[in-house]
Amino acid sequence: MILWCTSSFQRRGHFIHLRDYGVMHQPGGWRMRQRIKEVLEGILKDYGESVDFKVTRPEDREFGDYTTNLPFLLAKSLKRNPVEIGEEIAKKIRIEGLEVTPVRGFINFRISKGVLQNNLLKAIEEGYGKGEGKGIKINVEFVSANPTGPLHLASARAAAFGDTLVRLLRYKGYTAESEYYVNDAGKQIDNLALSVDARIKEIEGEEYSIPEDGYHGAYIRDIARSAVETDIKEFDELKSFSVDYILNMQKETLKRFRVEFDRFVSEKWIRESGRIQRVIDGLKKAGKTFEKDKALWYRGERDRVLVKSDGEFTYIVPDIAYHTYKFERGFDLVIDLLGPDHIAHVPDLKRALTDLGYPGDSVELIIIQWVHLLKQGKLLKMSKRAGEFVTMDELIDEVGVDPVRFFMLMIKASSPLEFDIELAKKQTTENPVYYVQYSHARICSLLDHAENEGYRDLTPEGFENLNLGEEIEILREIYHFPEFLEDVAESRDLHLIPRFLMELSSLYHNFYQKYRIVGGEKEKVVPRLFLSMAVKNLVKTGLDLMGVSTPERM
RNA sequence: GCGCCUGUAGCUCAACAGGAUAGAGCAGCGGAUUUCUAAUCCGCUGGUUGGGGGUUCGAGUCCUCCCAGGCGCGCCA
Repeated sequence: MILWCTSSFQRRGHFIHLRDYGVMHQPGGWRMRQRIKEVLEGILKDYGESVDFKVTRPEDREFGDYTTNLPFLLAKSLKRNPVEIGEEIAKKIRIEGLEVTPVRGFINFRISKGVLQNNLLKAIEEGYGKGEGKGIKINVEFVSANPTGPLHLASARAAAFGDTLVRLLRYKGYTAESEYYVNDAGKQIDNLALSVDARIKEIEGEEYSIPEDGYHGAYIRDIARSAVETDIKEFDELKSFSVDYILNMQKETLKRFRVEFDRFVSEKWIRESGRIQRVIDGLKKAGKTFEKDKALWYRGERDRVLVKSDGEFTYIVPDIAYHTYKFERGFDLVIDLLGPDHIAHVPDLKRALTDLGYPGDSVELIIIQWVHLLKQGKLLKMSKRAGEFVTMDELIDEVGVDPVRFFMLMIKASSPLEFDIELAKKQTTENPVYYVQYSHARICSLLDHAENEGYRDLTPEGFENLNLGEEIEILREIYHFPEFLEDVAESRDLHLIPRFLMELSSLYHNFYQKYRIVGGEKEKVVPRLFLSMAVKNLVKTGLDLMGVSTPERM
C-alpha cells in the first residue's frame, strides 16, 4: 500500500511505504461521539425515560473528550440526585478505548491514548475527515450583486463565506452547487444603460446628462468607450452589453478571489420563462391574492403588492419564480446568503413557495452582516451611486487574497465585521493567517530536513511513543477533526475553521519549539514525523476549504 | 411608532440547541535562539458579560423592562 503525502516526500518522488498494518481498517474510528450517544440512548430506555440530552466536547480540555448532561436532565424527571444518577449510569457504560468518569452530575469521557495513537495513520491520508455521500442536494446562492457596478466589501465577505460553505459541504459528502442570481432586469438596468448612453454622447461630443438615479463611476466611461467601438446602437442592445460588461468584471474579481460559480441565473431569463405567470396563477388559485386599488396583492402577515397598478411586477414575483426554479432542479435544501437589508421579505418568500406547493421551509437564510471598513480608526462611508466606495479589487490589491479571505471568515457571519485595512496590512508578523500558514511551511521544511538526514521510507510504528502531554494534545485535536468539520458543516459556523487552525497551529508551534524532532530521541523521530505530517494535512485541508493558500516556504 | 439584529478584557472577537473556574488573538510589561525557519515559544497584567428584575440544580445564553448603536417597515430592488 502506498500513501502519498503532499510534502517534499512527494515532490521529490519519494513515497511512504505502508504495509497493511490493520489499524487502517478499524471500524468505528472517530465516530466515537455517535457511539456514546447510542449507548446512552440504550441506558435511557432502561429507565423508561426520554430526554433530549447532548454529548459535546467540553470547553475545558481537563474534562476529557466528551461530556454529557444526561444526569441533570434525568434528575428532574426521576426526582433524584444527579450526582447519584451520574455514578449509576457511568458504571453501565462500557465502550472500548473510552474512560468514563462521573463528576458532580456530569459524565465525562476520555479517549484512550491507544485510540488516539492509532488514529494517526488515518490522519495523514488525503481526505481525512471527509464525509460519505449524503444523497442530499444543496443549492447555495450568494453574492448576487446587481450588475450595475464593481463588487464591493459586502460581496467579498459573502463570496468568502459562500465559497467556503460550498467547499465544506462537498467535503462532507453533500452535493452542493453555487449559484449567482443576476438582476439583469428592471429599472436599475435602465438607469445603467442611460448612464452609459450619456457617456457615449459625451465621447461623441454631443450634449449629455447623467440621469438622476444614474451611475457615476469611472467604469461607466469604460463601458461607453467599449460600446462605441463595438458600435452598439439599440437601447436594448446597450442594456445587455452593459450588463455583460459588468458581469464579466465581477467574474474576473471573483476569479482573483478564487471563487467560481457553478451557475449564473438571469432574472431576465426567469421573467421570460413563463414562471412569473405560473407564480401569479398559482397564488391566485391558492386563494392568497386579492385586488385593491388596481393592484394585485398577496395576503400575508403584511400584505404585499405582486402586480402594480401599471401592470409591472414588484421584485418579489421574479424572486419567488426564481426559487421555484431552484426547487424544480431537485434541491433538497436551498441556502440564500443575504445582507441584513434583505431579511424582511424572506418569510413572505417561504410562505409563497409553500402556497405554491414547494417546500418553502427548505429555504435557509444566512445573514451576512455588513463589513465596515476602518481606516485610521475612521469608518469609511460607501455610496455606490456616487462612485465612492472601496471595491473588492482595491481591497485585494491592498491586502492580498489570503488575509482577506481569512479575516472575512474569522468572524461569525451574523456579526458585523470591522475590517481595519491598516491592521490587516501591517500585521505581517502577528497576522493569524501567517501564523497558520507558517505551521504548514515549517512542517514542509522539517520534512525536507528529515529527508536529507536519511528519513525516507518511513514505517508507521512506534506511535505508542507519542505519549508526552504535548503530543497527546495534538493527537486529540487530530482525532476530533472529522467530527469538528461535521459540526461546522451542519451549523454553518464557518468562523470555527480558522479558530480551529489557530489552535492547532499553536499546539504545534509550542511542541516544535520545545522538542527536537530529527535530532531528538531516536525512537520518537519517526512517530513525530508522522504526527507532523498529520498536522500539516489538517492545516492544508482547513486552509483549502477556506480558499487560503498553503505555501511550503515563507 | 412597530419589527429584527447587536452590546463580553484597552482593541478585534470566541464561548457549539443554558452546563463546570467566561476564553483566544492583538496591544502593554518581562524573558527564551551556538539547534529541524524567531513569521516561533514561555510568563505576567487585564472582566459586575450595557443596566435592573425574573425563570432553575445552573444564565453571557431563555423571559421582561430600561439604556446605547445598526438595519428594516413603498404599487423601490
